Amino acid sequence: MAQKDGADDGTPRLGQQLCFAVYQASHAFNRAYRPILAALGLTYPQYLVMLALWEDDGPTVKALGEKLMLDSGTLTPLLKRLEGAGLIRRERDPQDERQVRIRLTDKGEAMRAQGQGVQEAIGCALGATAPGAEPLREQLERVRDALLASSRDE
Amino acid sequence: MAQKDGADDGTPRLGQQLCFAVYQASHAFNRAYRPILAALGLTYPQYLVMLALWEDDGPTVKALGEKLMLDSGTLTPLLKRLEGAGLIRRERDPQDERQVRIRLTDKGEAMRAQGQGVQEAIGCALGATAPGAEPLREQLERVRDALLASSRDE
DNA sequence: GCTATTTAGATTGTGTGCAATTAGATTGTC
DNA sequence: GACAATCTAATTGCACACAATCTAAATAGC
Repeated sequence: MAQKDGADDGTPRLGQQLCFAVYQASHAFNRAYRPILAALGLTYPQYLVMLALWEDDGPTVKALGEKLMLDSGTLTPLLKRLEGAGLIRRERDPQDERQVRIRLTDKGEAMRAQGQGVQEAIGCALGATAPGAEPLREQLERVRDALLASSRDE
Repeated sequence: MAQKDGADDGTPRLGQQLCFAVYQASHAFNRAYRPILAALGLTYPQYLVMLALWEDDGPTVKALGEKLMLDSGTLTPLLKRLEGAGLIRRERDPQDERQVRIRLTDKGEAMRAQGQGVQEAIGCALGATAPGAEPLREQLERVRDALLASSRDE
């Protein structure tokens, strides 16, 4: 019984798998971010786009997609919602009209300060005795344990 | 400036955050599982449900939702698709007709053997030189680094 | 100059995920 | 028994996420 995720009958065990732990941790993060970002009117992927733009304004959709590992089918509607919210502009590159460049509006730039507050809020949610933080901490422990276990038998 | 994810100007950096690493790793796992599970006609959450049923057949929707941390709004359509595929049955509990019990059909039970193959395939994809495995391994390393970094300054 | 290929985004269809609401059943109290 | 409070699942609406496909623009090859 030195196996890490095989039950005695050979059926894979649910709770001990790295992928499941990561999957759950991702949801737990999302749930932790959601109420904080709701105050800004953003979802987590939208917040990631804003972070990327605060770091480097004016990328093409393709560059943004590579940074965030998202394809145009996901980004196009997401960016249109951000444009609808007045946070970004989408403008065709005159040099190469296949490309669409994404730029922050003044409103989007002004949100940068609030974005820093989000990081602090999440830090608090992770570290302290915030309500609802326990599931996230638990999931992260599971991820760590599964990562350590998986790196042991490689 | 011993801070772990604050850039010099205070804007949070994208690449160094635990939440982003977990988010990316979750997608990377999904991409790794997708082609393998496609052979069974399952998505990853559907596979999780099958795993849960192979471990314990006949739970209510609520029990299943607690195990997988999903609510009925997610599970109900997912379970209907599994029912449409002939892998499970959904039947009202005669004792308490509010509850719906989920049971494997013979076809669903017969898939158990193939489910074990999935675990092995993912193990290979993680460990070896499988095509497309590198992004997943990279992401997991990032998660590990971020986890270690975050546990250092607590 | 002109067609063929490549590239960048947009579109469409399927499948999660979750908040909010609804419908029906059960339990507790009178 | 009647009835309100509670509980469970289903339903609805919105927002990702990705595969497959389409359109338009740019480039390569002739």
